[in-house]
Amino acid sequence: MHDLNLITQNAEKYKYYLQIRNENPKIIDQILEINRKRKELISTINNLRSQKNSISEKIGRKQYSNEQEKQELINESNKIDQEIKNLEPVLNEIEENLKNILLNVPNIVSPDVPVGKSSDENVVVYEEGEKPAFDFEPLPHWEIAENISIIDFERGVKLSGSRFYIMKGKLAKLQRALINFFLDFHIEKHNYKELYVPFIVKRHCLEGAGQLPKFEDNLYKDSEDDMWLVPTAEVPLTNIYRDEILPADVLPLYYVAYTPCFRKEKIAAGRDVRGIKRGHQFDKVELYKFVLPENSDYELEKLVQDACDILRALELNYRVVKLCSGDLGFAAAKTYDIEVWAAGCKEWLEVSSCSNVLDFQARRANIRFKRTPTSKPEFIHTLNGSGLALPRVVIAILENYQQKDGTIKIPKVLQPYTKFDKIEMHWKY
RNA sequence: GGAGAGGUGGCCGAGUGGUCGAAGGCGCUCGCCUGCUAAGCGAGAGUGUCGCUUAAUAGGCGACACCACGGGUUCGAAUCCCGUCCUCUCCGCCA
Repeated sequence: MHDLNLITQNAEKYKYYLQIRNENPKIIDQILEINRKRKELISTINNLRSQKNSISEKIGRKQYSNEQEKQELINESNKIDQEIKNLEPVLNEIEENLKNILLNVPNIVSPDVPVGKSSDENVVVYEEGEKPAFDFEPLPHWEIAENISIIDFERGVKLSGSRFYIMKGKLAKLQRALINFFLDFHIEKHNYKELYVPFIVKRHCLEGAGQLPKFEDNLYKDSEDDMWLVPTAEVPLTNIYRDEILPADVLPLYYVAYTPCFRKEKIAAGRDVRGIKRGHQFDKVELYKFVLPENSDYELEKLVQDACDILRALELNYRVVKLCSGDLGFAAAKTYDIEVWAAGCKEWLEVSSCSNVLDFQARRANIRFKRTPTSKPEFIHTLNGSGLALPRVVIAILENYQQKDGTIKIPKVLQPYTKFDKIEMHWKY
């Protein structure tokens, strides 16, 4: 969500941001026009209310000489009231309309984001680690999983339809170990505080984080109670301090939370259907920061490194990609994707997306801070990044650590968590 | 799920129709004061919107709105009525 005054004063800039995001800039003109009408109406209504208030005050102070005079005052007040009652619904409609439009305007674009149409124009910032060497042809994870019977795709579908699967035995434990490893790592090495948050939230949380109203299609919900399954922990995390004013000296705040994530993936229909690359349900450890505006750029760089550290520890080959303007998410002003090499399917898999959201979510969720106890509240800056998304890290481990005999080696740092050093042939039943 | 109580400023808490944006206390900010600290004394502090002023989204002035949220009664509502949400206590059920 944007500051109307900023849009008014920088209309051309906002149009440019929309344009390089492949969105229609005309909406800005619409906003300006509606806002003009809105201000006019507010002035009119405020004047009427002011008149009415002064009449009430006169009556309250008994500033009339007889009953007839009092009655005249009441009549006048009623007349003004009628005018107000005629104008109020008009104003309400305008404000609602304006809010709806504003909720659909994406964030601005940071100056150092490359301008581009699509993901083809994203920029690889750097690559680290070595691609593993094999003296055999490495298999994609769905074949490995089939061979040693660690994922049951058919029965997953039987339970819940396409894009659902069952992980078995040591694979399930590997994922569980990764979750604990990620959490501990960020808590101990990077000073994040762990939070366990609700996986089901109210509508306003999704509005605050930017998923609604635009991306309703991608969300699972219980419409009866207006409860929504989180598509990412970013949603509850964004809203922890909704409608609060934080003292500046508690900043920056770093939080890490594990949640499952639920997504309908209608937008990605037909893509990544093989294996566990894109399920309707997946696990993720999310990093989230509340920071001072002047530090958010630096905090993003640090956030990316925090996520990358995990991949280094797992000894996986990865690269960092800076998204171009056309590929940026709705709420993000700047985003780095971290992609890990999967030797079997021979693809770079996105395991993390780290974004500086600036004050975009803070405005929507009304999260502010005060520099000193007496200074004016300002909107805080928020950042989010996966640290990391589970299934794709599992894929990378399966494919990059696969052995000639079909077993999977477990990365050293994980062994204290898994308590085994390889995954071998599993049971059928 | 049933019964009862309640939701007031950063916190506690008074306020049941008019000058209440809201007493008092704590905390906070600024100043004074006593070697320092604590204590004491004085003053000041809510949030948002609209307008005027301004180079200013700094400051100043004015108006309007806000005492959980939404509606209603009334010339006038924190105060009365209705609905919703939430919290607490007791009962029931339950991992």
